[in-house]
Amino acid sequence: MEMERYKSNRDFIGFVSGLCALEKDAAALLSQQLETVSFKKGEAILEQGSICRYVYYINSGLVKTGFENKERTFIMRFFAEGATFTVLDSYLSQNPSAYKIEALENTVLTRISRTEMDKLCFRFHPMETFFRKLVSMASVNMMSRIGEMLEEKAAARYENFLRENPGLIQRISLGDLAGYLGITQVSLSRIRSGI
Amino acid sequence: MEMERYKSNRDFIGFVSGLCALEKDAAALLSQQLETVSFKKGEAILEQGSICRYVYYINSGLVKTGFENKERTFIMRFFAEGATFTVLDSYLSQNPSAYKIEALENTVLTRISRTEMDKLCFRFHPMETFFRKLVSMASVNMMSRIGEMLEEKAAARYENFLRENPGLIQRISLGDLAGYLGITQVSLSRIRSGI
DNA sequence: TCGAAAATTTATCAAATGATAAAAACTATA
DNA sequence: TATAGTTTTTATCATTTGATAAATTTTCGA
Repeated sequence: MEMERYKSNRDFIGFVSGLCALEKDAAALLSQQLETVSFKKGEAILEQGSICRYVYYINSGLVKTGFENKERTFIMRFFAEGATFTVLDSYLSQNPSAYKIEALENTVLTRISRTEMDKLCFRFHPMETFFRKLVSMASVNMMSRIGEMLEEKAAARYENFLRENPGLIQRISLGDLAGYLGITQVSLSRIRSGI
Repeated sequence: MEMERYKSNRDFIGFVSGLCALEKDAAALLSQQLETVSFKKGEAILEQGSICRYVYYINSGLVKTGFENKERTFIMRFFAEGATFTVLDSYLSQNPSAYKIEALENTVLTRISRTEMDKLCFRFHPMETFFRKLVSMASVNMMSRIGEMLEEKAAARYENFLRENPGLIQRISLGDLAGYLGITQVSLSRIRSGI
């Protein structure tokens, strides 16, 4: 991980402003607390078992969140440029995370620590509104994911993923996509071959 | 559905107060906006295709949220006494809900409309904090559900459900539990028989 | 550019789950 | 309490996915 000081904080501020009516002084304070960090392809942004202390915004690149057991690895979600993410349970509880975050490409992130985020949310109502909306969007996304996992077989979920993420498929390996679908890469290869 | 005026609003207010520092006047205004409604076992609290206009608190009883396609029905989640719930995507978007809510037992609910909730969240920062925490808890819950669905076969998910919801199993039918696990009731019966 | 490592495909057999039907057990109510 | 309706179980066969191994293709660094 490499830490920079260049200020592309604007994108993240813009993202926040798009979700709430952020006052000038709140935006200024928020900007002060942001830091920009870079990760090389394959680097871990958060290790499984470490505490997630930040909310991240992706300036460029691609990351996956997921976990591994003895045999396999599973993907919770992919995040690309313009997305904001964290590992919510670890971030909120400040307990070790069951999930890992890894850069799938060289990735530039803007982040804010939980400590500073809490201060801002306490002081500025719109920041809390932003966080509420952020978590709400994640919830709605997970609801449909759960519904789809209940209802559809892996082949249908694969087709849905292709349809809904046309831009991502060239950037994600077969193995990672299989991990997202909850099947083995051999099974996904078979599904793709259309047998 | 039967509408009552008896004020067991206290339980819901207590639930809210447990998650945020609710001021006296906010609590008073909140209490004014609550209404208590009763549903008989089997009644629909929200039809699939209707708009979810409320956040609900369960004073007594048990409900399921879920959806059906042509062949089968699936359960998103069960909620019992002391729980607070809504159909988040429909509640937020005010679009028709893909999910139904149904009473599994005679159930008494305290509810607040989205309109009034928005007013309170706008006016009182702690109410927004409450809502943020409510959605956060739902998110954390769904994260582990997704992780479990990726990682575990139905038999293991069934064992986990028994372990984590010892009080619910006597109150839920085999069919509904199968719908929650995403398998047929015949499959669940087979799993239970230990073949 | 070559060659080793990694990713993907193909093949085979086993295990998990679905679909269907029928029997058995349970529930509610006339 | 008798009976009709519902829920659960049991059984059989089909489909989906997993495990393993080996072949093929791709990627990437020396």
